[in-house]
Amino acid sequence: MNYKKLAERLLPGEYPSPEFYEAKYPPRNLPKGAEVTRLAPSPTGFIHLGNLFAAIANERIAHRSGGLLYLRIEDTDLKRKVDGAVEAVINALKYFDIAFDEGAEIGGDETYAPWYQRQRAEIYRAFVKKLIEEGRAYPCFCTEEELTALREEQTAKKEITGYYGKYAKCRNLSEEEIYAALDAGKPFVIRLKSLGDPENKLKVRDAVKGEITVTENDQDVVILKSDGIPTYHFAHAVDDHFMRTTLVIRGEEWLASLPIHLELFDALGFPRPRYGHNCSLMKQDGETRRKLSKRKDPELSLEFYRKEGYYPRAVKVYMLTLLNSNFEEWYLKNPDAGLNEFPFKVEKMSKSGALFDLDKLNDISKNELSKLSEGEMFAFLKEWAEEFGSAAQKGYFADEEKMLRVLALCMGVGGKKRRKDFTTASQAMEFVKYFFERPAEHDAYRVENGVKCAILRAFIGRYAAADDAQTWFSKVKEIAAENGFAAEMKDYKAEPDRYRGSVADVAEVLRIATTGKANTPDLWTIQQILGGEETLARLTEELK
RNA sequence: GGCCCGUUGGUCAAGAGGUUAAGACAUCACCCUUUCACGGUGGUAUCGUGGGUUCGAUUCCCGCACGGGUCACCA
Repeated sequence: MNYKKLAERLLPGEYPSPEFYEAKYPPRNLPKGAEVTRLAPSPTGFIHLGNLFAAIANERIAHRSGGLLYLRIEDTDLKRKVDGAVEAVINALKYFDIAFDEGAEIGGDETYAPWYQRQRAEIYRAFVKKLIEEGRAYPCFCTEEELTALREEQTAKKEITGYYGKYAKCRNLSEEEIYAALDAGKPFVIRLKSLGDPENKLKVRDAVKGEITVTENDQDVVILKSDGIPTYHFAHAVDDHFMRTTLVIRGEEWLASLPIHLELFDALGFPRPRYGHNCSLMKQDGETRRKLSKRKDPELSLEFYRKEGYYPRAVKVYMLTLLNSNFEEWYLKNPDAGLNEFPFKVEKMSKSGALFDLDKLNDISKNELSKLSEGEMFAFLKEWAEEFGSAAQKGYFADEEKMLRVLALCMGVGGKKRRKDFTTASQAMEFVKYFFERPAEHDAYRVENGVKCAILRAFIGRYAAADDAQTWFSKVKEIAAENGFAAEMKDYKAEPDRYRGSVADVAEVLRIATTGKANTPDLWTIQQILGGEETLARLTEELK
């Protein structure tokens, strides 16, 4: 068979030589040990936690090693394309402080551009043509129906499905048959002529999993689709070679196609990059655990975290604790260090899939938020409210001074110990509500109504907004004593039967009456922030 | 089903041929406290299973079970 002639018929015209491309996309000029990593999403517009997980790993590895991270868009499948998806990806990752050095919509060093695979069609075709010329690829005219029938036949016979060996019908087409089909205008794809034997096992060193065993590929996979666009597998080999990727960190769902990729790199004469397959994030679903799913799990979407108002750094901290097992300990020892100072190691990446734990994230979130100043918190909440908050919540920020006082109180700024009441922006806004709106509902009072009213009346009678905290509390104690409650907690604990209750119960009445809640930060301060007039108004209202 | 990956408390996990098998989250109890939150002290709870190798295995080897992934002109 004249492969040269066939290649010319299949892909007519002059294509640049491999040497041309080698020169056009030269090895990167980077220090020894520097890793070039990438993120290569398809532009579906849906960016999820798994993407972020891999993104953080790739980013850390690149930048810790003095290398770089780039963004490539895998848009070989038009069906998946969604407008604005690329910007969405970039913005979502920027929110979590993942910065690309170059890539689609990023710019940077143009040497390795373009970063959209559709714009690289000519490069792929040049190499497909080369493969055909070498007899390593051939046209396949099988229709979708034929392939489906083949698969069914194989399944029925309990054989391995796919296009391989004796089932690779078009592999052995004669020259006449090929040209006849071509002359008839039949659509075709180009398949790799695999030389592999699944009986051969090869050991490969995976950067994450260590030594793994894979079987050689024997599938004649499609490398060029009938629309002239390569499949992912082929584009991956060509792009990661010419973009000079050194380490491919990707999800373990790719492990199964690793044999294909290895054969492709070999067939093309490209040195293989190193691979690291990281585990996927799992979720408990009833009895079993499964991969986080797009349809069932809202927490998979990065949008979820923005909507809930998770502090981006908290999400990143959580991802890092899952990504590198020694991160948590390091962070405990270096609470004030920048996240980027952590010595991230590929070898420390977990081999098994971690169950995503919202409790843990919430805990981290509380801690991160408690480190902010009230000013930083103000900015964070305001930004969140402007995008996701209700009209009323947006209004909370009108009186900046008041909001700052509220936040300082709720966060325990200035105290010996910070409070940790806030987990997310949405939760914080809910927490802070009673400072800005009269409570519509009140938690249940522990004391009976008559006692409650007596306490409220007594307090209203002697409340003075100008009282300092001490004076204020001594008045509460007085009222407690007058109504049969123990003024001192110790007294009550010593002889609980002598009293109707303790100051705690009296304070609770005042607390619920002014805030609607049984649990709040310091009541005196709350009343100070509300002001005497508003405080009295709320107390009086509860008298009815 | 074939192939591949994995398996230490409820969760994330450290760990080494001999340890009281770290730590964090969750949970429970107590302490602190005018409530809550914070903080403190303590508790419950883990090496999937069978066989080897070994004086000794949770750690090394083999089988099994279980869980996961993947088998497209999708990435």
